[in-house]
Amino acid sequence: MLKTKDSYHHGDLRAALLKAAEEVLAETGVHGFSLRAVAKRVGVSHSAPAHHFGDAKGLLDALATEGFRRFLAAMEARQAAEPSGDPRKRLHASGLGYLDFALGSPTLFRLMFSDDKPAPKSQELSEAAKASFMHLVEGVTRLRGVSQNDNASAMTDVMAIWSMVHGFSELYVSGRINPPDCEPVADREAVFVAILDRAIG
Amino acid sequence: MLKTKDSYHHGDLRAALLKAAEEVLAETGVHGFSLRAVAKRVGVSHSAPAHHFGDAKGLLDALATEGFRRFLAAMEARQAAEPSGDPRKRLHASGLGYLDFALGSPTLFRLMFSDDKPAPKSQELSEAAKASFMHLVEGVTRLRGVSQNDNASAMTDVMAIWSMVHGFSELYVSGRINPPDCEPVADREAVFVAILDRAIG
DNA sequence: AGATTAAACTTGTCATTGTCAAGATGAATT
DNA sequence: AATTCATCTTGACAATGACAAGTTTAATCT
Repeated sequence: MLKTKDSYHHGDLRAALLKAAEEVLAETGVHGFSLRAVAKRVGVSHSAPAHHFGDAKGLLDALATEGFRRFLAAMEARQAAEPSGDPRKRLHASGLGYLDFALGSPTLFRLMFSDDKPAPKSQELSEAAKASFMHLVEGVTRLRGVSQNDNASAMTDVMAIWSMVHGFSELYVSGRINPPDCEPVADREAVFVAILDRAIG
Repeated sequence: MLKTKDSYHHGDLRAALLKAAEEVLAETGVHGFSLRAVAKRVGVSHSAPAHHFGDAKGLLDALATEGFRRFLAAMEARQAAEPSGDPRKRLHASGLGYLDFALGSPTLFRLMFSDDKPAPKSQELSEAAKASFMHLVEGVTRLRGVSQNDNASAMTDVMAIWSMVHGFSELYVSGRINPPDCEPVADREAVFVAILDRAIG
């Protein structure tokens, strides 16, 4: 069912709205975001979004959901590009994927973490968020080995690593920290991995 | 010049508006925040805030500025409560102050970090933010000693520690991580310090 | 003290926005 | 071919941010 232009029914309005919403978000920031601007960009009436997303929060939640899926994909993609099976290097890769996503879609990244952890009742968002979290847990488990009794210690590892990766991403995205800049990308990643290694221990 | 009730001139409207703004923010969240609600709470006309803060962003910036000052004060307060002069323990104290503030004023904390690093042109906000950042830098310097040549290494320390503390605070405030809960406060802080020590190295 | 100036606050207005209700359109099903 | 139903539109309303113009009080100056 392709997008039939000029027809009353759009064909894939939901996806088009999500795409437009992300663009508007990236251009104007969260505060300048408006449902009507999104609708106008797609070329539909101002009330069209309501049918697919309910209200404004519904649209942003859907966008965040898609964000978490791409977020997970970014971490997996980096891991797939890591040939060795070394658990530590795989964890580095995940962290770099985390950072990739944050730098590539900064406003979306912020949107995703701008609210409290989603309640289980908003299933899709909640599950997408949890899936990306689980990716990290698995990475740590693979590194430390599954030890049934010191579950608390494993959780501490997860918290340390997640905090480090997330904090760095947040602060970097907002322009608050800046690794010294010679050979930007390589340098940034080297610093990041060095820092991440501290959290891993 | 005290607040003269029932008079045309409020006396200290600016402070009253900031206080009300923080309350509204805490109650309704950022999205539900409105200038008019703040004005109504204080009992002034809907346009009164404009005179003191220009527009909505002006009020929120002023609130963030006050937030950064209290943020710094929270870190200093914890340090003052740390009797030993041990640089590491002082850094722990700063980190705990960071967390104290985030947990005590979660919405304000988020507001402060919801934007990009403030441009130098918004002087007050920019300076307040920088001052709290400098507190951290000093803490690290005190721990590592001032070494003129390996400035880069010192910066890496700062980034690691700030990332860890900030990431933990963000994730904790949003309900995404939760240290195992027996004897809540003490336990949380123990975990936090243990994690922070990884970043310090 | 009295007049003048400036600051603090109010009232009124406008365009924009989110949300809702009711209607129009066309695709799918029977 | 008729009906059903999701999809989209039109129209309306209250709330909001911003601006302009007016009103009241404080401060300053002579």
